[in-house]
Amino acid sequence: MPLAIWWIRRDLRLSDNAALKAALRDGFAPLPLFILDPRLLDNHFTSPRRLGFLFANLRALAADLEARGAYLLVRRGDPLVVLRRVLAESGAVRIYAEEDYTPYARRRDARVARDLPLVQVLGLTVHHPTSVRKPDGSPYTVFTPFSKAWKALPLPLAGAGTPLPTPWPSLPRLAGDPLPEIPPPAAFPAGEAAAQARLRAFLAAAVYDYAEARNRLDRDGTSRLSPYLRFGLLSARQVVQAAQEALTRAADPAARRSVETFINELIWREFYHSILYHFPQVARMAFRPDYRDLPWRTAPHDRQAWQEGRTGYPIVDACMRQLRQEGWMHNRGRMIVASFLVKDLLINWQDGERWFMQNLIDGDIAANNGGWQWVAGTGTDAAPYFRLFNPVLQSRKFDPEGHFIRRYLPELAVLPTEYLHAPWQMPREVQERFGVRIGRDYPAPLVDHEMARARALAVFRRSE
DNA sequence: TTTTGAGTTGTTCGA
DNA sequence: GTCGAACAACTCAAA
Repeated sequence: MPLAIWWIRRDLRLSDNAALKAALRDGFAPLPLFILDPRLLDNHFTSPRRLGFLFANLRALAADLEARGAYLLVRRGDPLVVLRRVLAESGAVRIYAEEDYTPYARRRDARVARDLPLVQVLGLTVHHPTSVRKPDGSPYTVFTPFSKAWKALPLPLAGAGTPLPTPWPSLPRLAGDPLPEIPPPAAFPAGEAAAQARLRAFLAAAVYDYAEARNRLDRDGTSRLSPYLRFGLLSARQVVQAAQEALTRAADPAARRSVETFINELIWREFYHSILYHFPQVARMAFRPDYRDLPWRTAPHDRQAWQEGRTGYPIVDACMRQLRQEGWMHNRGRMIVASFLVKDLLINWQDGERWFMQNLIDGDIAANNGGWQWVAGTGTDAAPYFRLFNPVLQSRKFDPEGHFIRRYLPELAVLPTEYLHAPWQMPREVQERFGVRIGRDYPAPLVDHEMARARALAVFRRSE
């Protein structure tokens, strides 16, 4: 049986793997290879925690492969050099990989494809960025029409294609490089089975209350699937297909709406991958040209206080500490802290984008960039005028009893709920009574929101 | 070409 | 406490 390299990048799964299926369909024995690319291990977006999650999942994939009589070859180095060498050592005659749309991935793959027999297949997203287009062929830049066109396309079936061979065809045993030892994150168990279990658990119950519960910081109402989608422990179409099956089991219109809301979130993911594909410059600058030169504040101390969760706004600080502790942040929290950095502190959204990438287990260039530009109002949104979150209102609305704040800010846990969202409003004697003195036991607010709101509106209005 | 309707997730104000 | 309008008039997509 002829041999082909199955070049694994962000598709760490055996089920519904388009690259693996294509290699088998074409009659090849797939040699699984993961390349530790120095440029991905060390750049300004690198996150040790995300690498820890990646390596844990690579170990899980290696175990799954060994259970099938195969193994995972890990090599460190420049992808083109590694691939050329593994082709020579193994006698493989082709390379199969799932297509990736970040600017770096596209440069890398184009370079490889010039010299080596690389076959790229669709798999990162359900539909290719060039498949979802306006009638005139140009890409959408507004979500709602994009989502309508996306939904109008037929959904490819995740179960379709070649089944996995048992046992795996025999492979030449090549020597690999070791995976770096980084402790894996506790909150997200590694491996394809864990990812499938998480998906099943979510679709069995929580998805039917998703529309409302997903906004609550104090509840476990989100899917928590983002790290698994980030590294392809699940394929996007497996998740969409499973969600559509859940849709048929919805008991009432509210439950239906919830499942549809969840599917919409998956389409947002596709939308931002499409934006990055068609407008790669968004990775370096604002999507909207008129917002590329805003008068951002250079405020290293404010920025550091934001990073460390010391802004004096409990909801912001609790979210930022959740990020540092767990490598993950609730979606509502991401919007709140992003709005605070960009609008209240007037600090460049790209600083926040980088901090998120350096800390998020699920950090993905397309989705992270899209989210930041959406909050900043510099992105693909046609009507961003007054998108400016009030941190106290958001706090009262989405953490009404303060359970979330108390969990991540133990120094405030003793406070009655009425003071928890805006503790600087406590009279001095109340501060003394609870032992929480503003400015000593907990920071005073970094900025006054009313002042900051007026300042941000003026700045964003001026630069049109 | 022109026109029209609509745009993830908000906030404030006043009735 | 709730609700609708105003915010300020932009940009995109589609008819």
